[in-house]
Amino acid sequence: MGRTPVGQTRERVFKFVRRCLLSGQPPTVREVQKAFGFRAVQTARQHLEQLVGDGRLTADRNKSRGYRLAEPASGLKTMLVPVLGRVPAGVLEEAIEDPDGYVTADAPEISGEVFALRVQGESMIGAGIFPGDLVLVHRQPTARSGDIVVALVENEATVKTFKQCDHRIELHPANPLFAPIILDADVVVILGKVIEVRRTLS
Amino acid sequence: MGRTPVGQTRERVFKFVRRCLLSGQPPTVREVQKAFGFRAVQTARQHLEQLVGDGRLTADRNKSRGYRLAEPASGLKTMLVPVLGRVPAGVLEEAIEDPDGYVTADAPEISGEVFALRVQGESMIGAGIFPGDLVLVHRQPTARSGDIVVALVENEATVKTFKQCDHRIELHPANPLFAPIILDADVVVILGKVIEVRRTLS
DNA sequence: ATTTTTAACAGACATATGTATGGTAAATTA
DNA sequence: TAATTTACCATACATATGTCTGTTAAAAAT
Repeated sequence: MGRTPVGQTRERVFKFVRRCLLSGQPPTVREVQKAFGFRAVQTARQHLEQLVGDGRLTADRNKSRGYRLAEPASGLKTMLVPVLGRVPAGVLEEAIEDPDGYVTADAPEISGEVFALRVQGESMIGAGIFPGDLVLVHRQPTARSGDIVVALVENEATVKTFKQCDHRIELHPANPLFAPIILDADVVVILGKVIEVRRTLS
Repeated sequence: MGRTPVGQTRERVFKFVRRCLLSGQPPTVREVQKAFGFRAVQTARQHLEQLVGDGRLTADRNKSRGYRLAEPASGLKTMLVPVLGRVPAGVLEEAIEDPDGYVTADAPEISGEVFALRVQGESMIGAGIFPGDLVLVHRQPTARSGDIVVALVENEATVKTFKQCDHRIELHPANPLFAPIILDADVVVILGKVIEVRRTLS
């Protein structure tokens, strides 16, 4: 059959795979074959394997539709994050068990320790966090000064800037209309650290 | 074997499929089987088919990994969005062809045309959009007053609030230190509308 | 000019995968 | 109580799909 210049077909195969991935799911080897009119399965497979060798694709061996883009997997993992409506009595586990929904996030490999909360109130608008924003929170019991954290204050989850002075913890709003909350270190319950802020515009 | 209450296992199967879908690709029937420890493939298949019958899932017949979420339910689809470094000469196509990377997003099913840009400059801090933020942009050539858009001004992509008065278009910053840009309608190139803002915190 | 690499083909094999048929026992309904 | 539905199991089959071995000819490298 016709023979294309070196590397040219491979480039088109890559873009085809990417298109499939962008719009749903990876193709099978034979879907690639048909898309390019190859008369041999192996031709498609060779291109795919070359792309894997070049580090542009990854492959789940022996699995159908196992080819993926290598790029988003560079240290990041696509994961499902539960969106919690409210965190009332501090029982985070239960809230995570029955979330309002899920969003996908490209987070570092820090396991399933991330949840999402919708922000209420305007205490952090100075930091660009508005009411209705979704914050992705890495669950952790402690924080460092300067971190934006989600803390339980009077059984309410609040987003504030964390600051620790000796055994006193200060939760600072980013809004002059609100006052800092100053508490004893043993009293404060830190739910986690805010690692991402998302705002959807109508 | 043990027999679960009516409908309970089916619900868990649905959530399992949803999780698979959101984090990459639909499961095979046998992956469902293994995930629940069914000793028969058919058990998994029955649940899946029931879910299809209930309108909660859809199925591509005779195709591997053919089960999908019935879109009307969530209305959202998980997709990979190309992250563009720069949009120089207005040739958006080329930039999308060779992106800097990808992020996953839960975008409305309708919009196949979403890309992401990193924000430069402080002209929109009043709207909670900071330098370094990632904006997800729905590609569209027009906009309505009040929309936050990405527009090409002097071959530079800028994020501004869009306002149209007759044949004049105003691009308003959300920062008193910046002046509005007022141009003739035929001169302005709208790349798209900002549908989401993301900020990653260290 | 010779060797190596590359694009593509042909045919085949083992497994993965969707699908079908038939059966059992518990729960639900009539 | 009898009939129906539901959850689950066992086995089997056809096709889809990933993978392998071997071949050909053009292009590139030596």
